[in-house]
Amino acid sequence: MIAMETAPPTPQRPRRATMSEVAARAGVSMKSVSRVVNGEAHVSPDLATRVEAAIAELGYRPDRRARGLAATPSPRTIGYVQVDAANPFFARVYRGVEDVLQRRGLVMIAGSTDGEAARERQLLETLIEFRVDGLVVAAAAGSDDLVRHEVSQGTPLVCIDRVLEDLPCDTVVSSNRDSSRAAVRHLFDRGHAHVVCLAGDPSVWTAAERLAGYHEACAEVAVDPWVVTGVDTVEKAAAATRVLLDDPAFAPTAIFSAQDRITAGALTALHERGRQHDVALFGFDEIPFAEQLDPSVSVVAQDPYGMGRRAAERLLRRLDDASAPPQLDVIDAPLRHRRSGDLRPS
Amino acid sequence: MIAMETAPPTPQRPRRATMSEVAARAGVSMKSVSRVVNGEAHVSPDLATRVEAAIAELGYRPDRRARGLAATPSPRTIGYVQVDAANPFFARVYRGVEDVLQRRGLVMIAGSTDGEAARERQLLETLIEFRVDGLVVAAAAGSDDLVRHEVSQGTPLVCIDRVLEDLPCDTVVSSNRDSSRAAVRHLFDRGHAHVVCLAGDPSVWTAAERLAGYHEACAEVAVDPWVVTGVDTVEKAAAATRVLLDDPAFAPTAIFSAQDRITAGALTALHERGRQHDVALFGFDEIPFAEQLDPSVSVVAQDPYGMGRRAAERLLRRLDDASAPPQLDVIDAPLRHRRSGDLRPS
DNA sequence: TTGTAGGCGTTATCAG
DNA sequence: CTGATAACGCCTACAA
Repeated sequence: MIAMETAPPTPQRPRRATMSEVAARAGVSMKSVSRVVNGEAHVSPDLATRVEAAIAELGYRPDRRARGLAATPSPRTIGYVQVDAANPFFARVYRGVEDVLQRRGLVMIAGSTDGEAARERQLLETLIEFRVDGLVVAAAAGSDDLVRHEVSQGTPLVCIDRVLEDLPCDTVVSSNRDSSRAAVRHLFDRGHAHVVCLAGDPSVWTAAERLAGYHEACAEVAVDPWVVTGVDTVEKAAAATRVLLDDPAFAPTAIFSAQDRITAGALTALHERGRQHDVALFGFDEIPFAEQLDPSVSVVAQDPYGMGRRAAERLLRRLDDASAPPQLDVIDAPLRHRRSGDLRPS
Repeated sequence: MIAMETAPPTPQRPRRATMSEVAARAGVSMKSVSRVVNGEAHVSPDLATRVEAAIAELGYRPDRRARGLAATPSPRTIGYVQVDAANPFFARVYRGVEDVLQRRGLVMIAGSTDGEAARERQLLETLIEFRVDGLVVAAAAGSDDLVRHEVSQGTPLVCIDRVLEDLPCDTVVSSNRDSSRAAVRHLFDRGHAHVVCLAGDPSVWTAAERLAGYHEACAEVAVDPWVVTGVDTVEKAAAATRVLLDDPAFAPTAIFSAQDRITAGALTALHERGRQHDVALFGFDEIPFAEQLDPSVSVVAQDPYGMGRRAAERLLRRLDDASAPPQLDVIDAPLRHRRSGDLRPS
């Protein structure tokens, strides 16, 4: 009736062609279009051709959201919760997961939480609202209860880089404790008597495990442990190392650095002080240009990419067989020597 | 009739409560539940309370897929296409995008393509099938036509780290050419006469830009350019550098490395040969432990995180106003000296 | 081989 | 303020 209305401000957003439009265009029923789209059998070549033509002309793309609603089983979607996609370690875990899932045609919906409990819970709930078919949780911290609840509900879920006690779900971790013990033991075996451990916040599962490994090594050689905890940034690590080096009361002959960021800080401090030959370092993950650095460095080399792949494989298995027994995968992190290793305590 | 059937192999997958179940539980209509869930006005406190109780008891979570189908505007979803989530540069771009979108409550569906055209196209089509409300494409290569088509259709889309010629869409890039020119110019200004450029595959947009910057600098000082192209891996960079160092016929006094991976390889080769004071290096992105390394290093410091943020902001703007004019953002990449810079050509 | 009816879970419309 | 009823786009059933 009223024609005075201003035209809507250009719809702009292209409304994609729908299946019924394709059906009309091709002069067939929706079901026939559906059959062609999904490559079902029992479709006459003639009809198929007409439908395909209509699809091409209209630029039709099926709507996965609708498909997911109606179809069973739905096109699979996986939720991924991680601390920080830019952290080199987790970035590789992510790629491991992604590579396995992508090959199977699964789509990932991911998010970083920076370890903030609120964001972690928020993300988890969002993923649930998307009705993801499975969840991969890398180093979650503030949403234990939610995770436990989901697992108890039967949601396929794999934990990475962290063990949730008393929770029967697939879990993939590194050999944190054993590798740490081996690394520290290596230092002791080389004659060092004063091996200080720079550790992170023990409330973080991996940090606690690595610290435990250090203690085990000390116990093996009957040496009193010497630990600096709460070292969770590069800056703190550098500061702590400076104190250790500057105060004659300390004088460590070797340092066990329990995390790559700690290692970065410790290396910086060592270099500042020109202490290049009286300390050996241990770290996790790779040390860039380690070969070019003094002092000698031995690295517990984790395999984040492999961990991610393994996690994805576990998840796929569970999607196929929800009753499969939960499995704990401990991925071996071997000790690698990035220098000759001939340094002796000074 | 027939009761001999074996029980289905345990449904396992938890069937979430639906809105109508909540409605029944609370003794209200679906619409009322919907109102409460979406925090709409005009709901009596009494009814709201009953509904909330029912929601809690049943552990109800709305289904975003269904919501997306029925609602307008739909809960927003963004598709993200990148080359490699584990590449430190792109990982930071990703975080930049994610941080901005997450704060606005938007969800990202992302995927890595490793630069493979087929996977890139596949991913793009999948994202379209999910009816994402916008697209962020970081360094796409093999799907130009698809991207162009989407843009022409009016799909909000932002390109990162690459310019698609003649395509009017928001684009965010670094000052590749100008920064390269400045970096090379810096070397010339310091007295170097033989500055070799280790460049990647010029078919990659950024590589071509940086190479162009090198050429501009050469032209400015009237020096013949000296370029090694196709250096696209750490290994190739190391090999190329070894050749340059070992063959007396070459003898560069400075190297311009146009990419961080190239830099890694070049640094390795330099260290191997013990050439610590006769070469200066340029690279992109940060160089770990650069201060501790010989030789002197000057870095064109890109800001991938900032690029990601900017891209996300552009996308948000376009979602609000589809008619906004396409914008090209060139993020400045300043030249930083990681050593004293006092090295002179030997 | 093809088509019709019904439903997936939610929101929009328009009555009470 | 509240609630039927019709979409949304697709798929599963069950005919024809």
